[in-house]
Amino acid sequence: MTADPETTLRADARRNRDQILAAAKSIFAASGPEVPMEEIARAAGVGVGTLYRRFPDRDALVRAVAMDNFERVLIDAKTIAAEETSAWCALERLLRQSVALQLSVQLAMVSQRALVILKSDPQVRRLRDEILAVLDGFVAGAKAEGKLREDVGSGDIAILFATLLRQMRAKSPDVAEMAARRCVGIMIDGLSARPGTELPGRPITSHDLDPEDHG
Amino acid sequence: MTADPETTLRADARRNRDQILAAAKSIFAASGPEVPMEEIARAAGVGVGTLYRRFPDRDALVRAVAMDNFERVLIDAKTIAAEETSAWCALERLLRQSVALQLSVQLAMVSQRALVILKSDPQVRRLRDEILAVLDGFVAGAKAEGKLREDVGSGDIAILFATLLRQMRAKSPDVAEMAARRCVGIMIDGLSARPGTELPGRPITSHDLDPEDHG
DNA sequence: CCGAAGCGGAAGGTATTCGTCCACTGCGAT
DNA sequence: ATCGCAGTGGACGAATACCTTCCGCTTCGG
Repeated sequence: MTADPETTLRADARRNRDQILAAAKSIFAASGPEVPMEEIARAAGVGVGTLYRRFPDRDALVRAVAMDNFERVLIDAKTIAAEETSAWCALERLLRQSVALQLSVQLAMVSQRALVILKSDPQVRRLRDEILAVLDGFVAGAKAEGKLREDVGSGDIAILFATLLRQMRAKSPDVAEMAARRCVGIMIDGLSARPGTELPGRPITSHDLDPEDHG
Repeated sequence: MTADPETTLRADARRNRDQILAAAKSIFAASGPEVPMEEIARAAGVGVGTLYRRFPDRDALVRAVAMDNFERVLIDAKTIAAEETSAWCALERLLRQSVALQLSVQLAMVSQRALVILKSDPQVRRLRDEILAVLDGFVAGAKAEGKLREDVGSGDIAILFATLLRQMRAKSPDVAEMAARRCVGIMIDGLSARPGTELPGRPITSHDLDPEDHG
């Protein structure tokens, strides 16, 4: 319904639209769904005018980004589910693709602003629910395998990863506070010795944090 | 020198000043050092005028908050160091006091804005360095005890905790990206089964994340 | 080669925040 | 008890940041 305006697009327009979507995706992921529209336009290499003609307002853009991203994540998740035999491995693989996943989680559950926008779109909701279902499956499976600690839920994991790069908000202050404490607990366990996977790169020291005279 | 204007303050003024500081601390911790001044004033139960007379501009407030908070954390850290025999326990205890610590870390290393402000104040710098020294000691000790994985540095830990609730920025995109991957690694280990401490509260599920019609 | 679709970015409108200013309040010294 | 001055709050004008529209120019593609 609503026709599919994407097919009727001139070649270059189509290309621009895709670039906008890509730019918005990475910028939303990095800085949340409230960044200035112009920043997105610049990152996409187009003028604001172009952006606004393709997506009438910010809400439309957020919706489009969410759709696109959710679809991708859902496909990934299903692929992983098909390829991996262990649920824990599946979960781990999915989480490691955190760039895409993070954005989904953020839009779907963490960003108040985005949440309101997306709630109104049934298509998006459906996708979201499908993704959550797959995730829940992974979590349950991994627990059954004894690889995932029993005392976390898929919500814990979602929050943990969404807040990795962005701030946290939640239903109520109570839940938020509890979530915070639990994240700390999880990370402490992650830090404590022994059964660790090797970390990439090298240890980051206090020095790495100073911006120095970085110019 | 610069006198100590705090001693010359009338009783009620002094009280207000403290309330402002406390409010600013908790709000900065939750939302970063760029929140509207009025929000801080409201939280402190005073007018903006009062806030501005006590702290001429935002920078002054940030500096004052940093000083106050750093001092507190440093005292805590030293107390802990004196009381705990195990460095790992000391580290863990320090990290669990994450509200105060998080703000310090955020101001000291993560928030670009705050960093610039604080760099210009030698007093603040000195405090900051002292805290880092204590932290480094804990980390080294905990490693020696075999309780902390060898492949993390105090910077890893700082970032992990600062970004728990706030977004991450770093010296260079390279470091930031590496840091992100390492955090994921750490958290995955934290999630993976076995040698876990019990988490507080109850598992958070996907349901807890929906704001529903939260009224 | 031409018409129409597409484009960029300047410009106007709006919302948000800053920081000042001043009439009023109440602490505390005498 | 009185009084002067430190202290207070919040309205207000300026400054900024952002959104969105509009229109003259460019480029596709038939």
